[in-house]
Amino acid sequence: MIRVVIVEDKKAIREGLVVLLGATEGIDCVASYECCEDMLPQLGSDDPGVILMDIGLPGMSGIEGIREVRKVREDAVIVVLSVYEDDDNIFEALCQGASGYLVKNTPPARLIEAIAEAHEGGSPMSSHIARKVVNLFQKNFRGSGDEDVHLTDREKEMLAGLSDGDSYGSIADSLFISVDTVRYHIRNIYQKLQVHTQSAAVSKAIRKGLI
Amino acid sequence: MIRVVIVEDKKAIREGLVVLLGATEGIDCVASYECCEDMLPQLGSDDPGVILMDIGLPGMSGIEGIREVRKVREDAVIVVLSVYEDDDNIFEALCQGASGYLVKNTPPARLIEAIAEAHEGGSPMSSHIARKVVNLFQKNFRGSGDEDVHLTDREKEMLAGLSDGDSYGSIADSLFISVDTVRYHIRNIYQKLQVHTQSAAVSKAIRKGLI
DNA sequence: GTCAGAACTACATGATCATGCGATTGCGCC
DNA sequence: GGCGCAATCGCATGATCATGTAGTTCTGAC
Repeated sequence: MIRVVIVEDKKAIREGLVVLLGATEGIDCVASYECCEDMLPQLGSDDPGVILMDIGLPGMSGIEGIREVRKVREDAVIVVLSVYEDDDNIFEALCQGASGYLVKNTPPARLIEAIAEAHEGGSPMSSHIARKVVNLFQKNFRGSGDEDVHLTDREKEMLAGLSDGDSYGSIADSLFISVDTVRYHIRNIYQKLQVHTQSAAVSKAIRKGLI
Repeated sequence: MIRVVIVEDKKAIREGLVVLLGATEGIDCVASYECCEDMLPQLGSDDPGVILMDIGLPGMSGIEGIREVRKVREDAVIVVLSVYEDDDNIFEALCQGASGYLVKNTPPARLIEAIAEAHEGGSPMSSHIARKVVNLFQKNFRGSGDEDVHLTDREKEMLAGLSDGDSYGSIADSLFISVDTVRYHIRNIYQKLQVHTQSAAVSKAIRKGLI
C-alpha cells in the first residue's frame, strides 16, 4: 500500500485526484492539502511514501515546499504535477529534491503508473520534460564537446584546491610539495585545457566533468 | 513514417527488433547493423529519424558511435538500448548526445512507444534510468544545498567573463565600464558566495547553477 | 521625499599569479 | 640501457588580483 499525499490549490483538480487515487488498488490517499503550509505540519502523522505536489501554489511555492519536505523527510518521494514546462521550474524542482515531474494533462492511467514507479525508485517524467532534463544535462557538461582531455590525479588535486579557494602556497603545504611544483602542474593544466587563468581552468574542468 | 536504424551486435536481438519494428505501423525499419563502423557510412542514404543503439558493441563503442553520428547528423535522434545501468555509461551517452536511454528488457509495446516519443521530441527513459539521471543532476548542482544566493545580472556577467579566462581589464573593456567597477562587483560576489578567490567563486557559481 | 540597493568610479598597497628557462628523480617499456 | 613521462624543485619578472577606504548617480519602494 503506497501512502500518497496531494498538494494542489485548485479544488476541482484536487478532489478529482483524491477520487482517482482513492479508487485505485494499492494506493492509499491519506490526505490532500491546498498549500504547503497546511501540509508540512502533518508530514509526521501522514507518513507519505509519495507526495504529489503542484508548483504554482499560493503562499509558499511548490519549489520551496519541496525543500522543506526534504529537510524533515529524506524518504518521502516527491512527484511534481505542474502546468509549467519551463527550464527554470524543472531545474529548480529537481535540484531541490523532486524525483519525478509530470505535466498536468497526464492521463489518469499514466499518473497511477507514475506513482507506482516513483515509489519503486524510478523517476517518472513526461516525455517532453525528460528531454528538457537531458538538454540541461548536455548544456552543462561537456558542452564544448571538443577533444577528450586527460588530467593526471595530481593535476586534479590542483584543480580541487583552486576551486576550494586555496592559494598555490596552501596547496603546496597540504600536499607537502613546493610552490614551484604546484606552478608546474598548473602550467600543464593550462596547456591541456588551453587556458591561461585559474578561473577558466576550473570552469572548463567542471563543465567537462573532470572534477 | 519514422525511419529507424538499428545498431546491435547480437544477431538474435537485432533480428527480433527488425521483425518487431517491421510489423509496426508508422515505423519504417530501413536498416540494421551489427556495429557502428558499418552504420556510419550509410547514414546519408539511410536518412534515419531515430537510431536505436546498443552500447556494448565490438570495435567502436556505442558512446563513440553517438559522438560520430552527432558530428554528421544533428537531426537524427539517438535512443540507447543497453544492458548497462551504471552512472558512467548513462552519463556519457547523454552527454555525447543521446536523447533516450532504455534498458534491454523493455517490453515491445513500450519500445514502440519510446521510438514515437523520441521522434516527437521527447526523451524516453526507463524509470530507473530516469532516477539516475535525476540523481546525477542533484549531485552536480546545488550539491552543497546551503542558503540560496541571488546574483545580479551584472555579477553574472563578471563570472561569465572570468570563466572565459578574461582579466579584469578585458571584462571592463567589453562591458564599457572601469576596472574598478569590475573589482567592485567581484568584491560583492565574493561576499555573497563567501569566497576570496576567482576560482572558488567560479566553481561555486557553476555548482549552484548560477552561471 | 528619503531610503535602500544596484551600479558605477577612484586610489593605493601588499599578495599572488603567469610564464620563461633550467634541472633532477623514479617508473615502466621496448 | 635508453626513452618518455609524471612529478619534483628553483629563480626571476612583469602582470594581475584582493581588499580597505571613499565617494556619486539612479531607480523603485514605503
